[in-house]
Amino acid sequence: MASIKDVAAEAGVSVATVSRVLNDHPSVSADARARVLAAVGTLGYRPNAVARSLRTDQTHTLGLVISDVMNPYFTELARSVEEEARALGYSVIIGNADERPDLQDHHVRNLLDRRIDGLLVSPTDGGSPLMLDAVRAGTPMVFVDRWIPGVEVPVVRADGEAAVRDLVAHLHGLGHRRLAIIAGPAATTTGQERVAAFRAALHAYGLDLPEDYIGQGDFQAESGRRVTEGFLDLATPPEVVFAADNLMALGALDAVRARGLRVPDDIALAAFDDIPWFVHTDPPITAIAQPTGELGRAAVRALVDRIEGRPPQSVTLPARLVVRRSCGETAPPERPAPPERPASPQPSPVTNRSQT
Amino acid sequence: MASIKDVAAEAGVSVATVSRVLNDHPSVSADARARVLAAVGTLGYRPNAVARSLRTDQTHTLGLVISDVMNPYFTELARSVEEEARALGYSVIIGNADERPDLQDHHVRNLLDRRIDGLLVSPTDGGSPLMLDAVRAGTPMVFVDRWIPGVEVPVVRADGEAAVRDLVAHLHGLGHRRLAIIAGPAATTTGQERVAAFRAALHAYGLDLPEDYIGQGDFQAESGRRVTEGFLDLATPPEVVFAADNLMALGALDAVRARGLRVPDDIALAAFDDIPWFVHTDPPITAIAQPTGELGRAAVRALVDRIEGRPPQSVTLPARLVVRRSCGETAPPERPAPPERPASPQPSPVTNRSQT
DNA sequence: CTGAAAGCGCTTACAG
DNA sequence: CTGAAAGCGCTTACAG
Repeated sequence: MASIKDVAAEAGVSVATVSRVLNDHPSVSADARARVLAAVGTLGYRPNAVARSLRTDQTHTLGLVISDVMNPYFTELARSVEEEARALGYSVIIGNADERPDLQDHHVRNLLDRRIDGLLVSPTDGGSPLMLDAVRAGTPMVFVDRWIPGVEVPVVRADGEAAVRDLVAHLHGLGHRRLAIIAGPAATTTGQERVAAFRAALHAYGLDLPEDYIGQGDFQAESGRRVTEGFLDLATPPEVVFAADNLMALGALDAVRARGLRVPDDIALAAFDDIPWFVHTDPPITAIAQPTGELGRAAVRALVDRIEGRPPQSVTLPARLVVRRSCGETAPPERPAPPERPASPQPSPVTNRSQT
Repeated sequence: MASIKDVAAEAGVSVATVSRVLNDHPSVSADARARVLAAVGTLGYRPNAVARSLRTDQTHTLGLVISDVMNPYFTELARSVEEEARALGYSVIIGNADERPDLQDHHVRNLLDRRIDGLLVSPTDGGSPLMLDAVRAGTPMVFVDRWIPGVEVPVVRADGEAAVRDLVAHLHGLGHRRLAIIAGPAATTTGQERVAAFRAALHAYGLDLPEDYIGQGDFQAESGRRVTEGFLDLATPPEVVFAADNLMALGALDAVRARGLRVPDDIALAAFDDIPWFVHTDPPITAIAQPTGELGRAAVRALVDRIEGRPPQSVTLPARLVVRRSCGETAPPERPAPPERPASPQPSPVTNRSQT
């Protein structure tokens, strides 16, 4: 692979001059510039980013450590992060923590070793010593979606409180009184906040959130299945299951289906995080949608501000409720209502409509 | 950030010795090793990967350029690639081409500039000059899923021919005779192959694949919607739509739903690429499943073999048909069959079963 | 076993 | 406007 020396030789100038034209330095003669550019062309020269980074101490690279790439929410987040970063002249390296603190540390360490200019993280846990050290060492950092309390790092996230309140209002209006939640890990802020918001909203309606109705999940599908099975085994099962993320909702759906039960007739289901497929599930799933793309872009802007010496800003954007049919509402107008179906074994107070 | 010099000073040895213990070089006294390790600990020293790469001319990094991260198939592929790479001591940097040749080139260039050790690519098109140059220049490369004909690069992919044959047999058995396909871009091998396999399978049953029944999509949801609308507007619409990937199937579903039509009663649907949500759509979607994780792992192994001087191997794994209900088969046993529903406006020869 | 030195490919004051 | 030189943080023959 041609190096700057080869270009210099070919153009008959020094490497300093080559470097200057490559970096658009003003003081280069038109003649020198032309000869260098020609040499670059004939040699197919491309500057070695590794050498450049070593010299300039900047990689123009952002690290993004997310909890789970397979989760469509994080996939979309990653995509918007890369887009905005590219627009601002940065590349991004993604590390997938898979909800495992040890893997998260692996990626943070790897990214730090590569001397990325800044780190975007959606922490899987309360903050490992490594992560805390990185913050203390002054690594430009921004938390997205989840954050670590007590750490001086800007946070870009969605506030789901109002949407959860809307959800509970919707459920209460449908006549549901026994509401359960599949929670995310208590070590994550989103894990805690969603339960807290749900409980607070229930209280506003004079409803309780008994221990039995809080299932401990880990944001992955399998835990949603397991927790839902537990709910269904209860002497008095809940009428509604609210999954704190879309993957656990998938697991819940699997569990309900495995018992030959129906949503929403036998049990209603709602999820935090909306995805395109929720429109087409049987039935379409009521969900709380985050402004994912906006979050990713805002996070990149905050991080790049920090990197480039401008004051970074924390951002909180509202999530919103998207009502569909998984909690028992009436069929939408575009589909003709089918004939009444016999009541299901364990009737809920909801209008029973078959899903055709 | 502490450098190797600081460690040397702290340990009272030369940087050469520090480097040796860091790289597990045998000829270091136990005493020196201990002092270095202690110094590393107290300084929290981490070797600068950028400097190391410049010196050793290897980054222990693989580039992965995929067509679309938002496609669950590629997400899973990316995940398995990262896992296997990590197991073999490599990191991976993902570039998302978003089915755009220009973006693909952007990422390839970026990755090459970073001097990745090898490149895994699922080409969006027939091969840009840049990509061809990279191959000619000797960049270790392996194609995954899609490939570029006539280029001397190992290919790791799934063979869907048998599965497509099984699908057509299934459809034919159900009485369907007018089968249409939403094709992927003709510039991609998978775009072409799936149409070819479909056509061949149809011929085996004495069926034709008329031009009208080949809709040109681009592997993204919106094109699936558009093409499906076209099919539905035909004087004689097809009885079955086979989407060449899961995203276009999503779009097809959107289009069918927007017309107030039902799958499979009004039109049957099948997709290439299976995803967990297909179990829960209304109705569950019949799909051709690729051994995605295996493909990702095999691709990494081939690339690392090539990088480390072993002969790389092309790998072809079979895809398989997963029959569900979107083409009209009878309801599965675990769900009691509901009462007969009135025939739909445009009846197909298929047994009509409502989906409840 | 250990250290001094060269060199990877760049960038950037410094001097002219 | 241009070039020689230093230096970024490592690794690795080479000599001892």
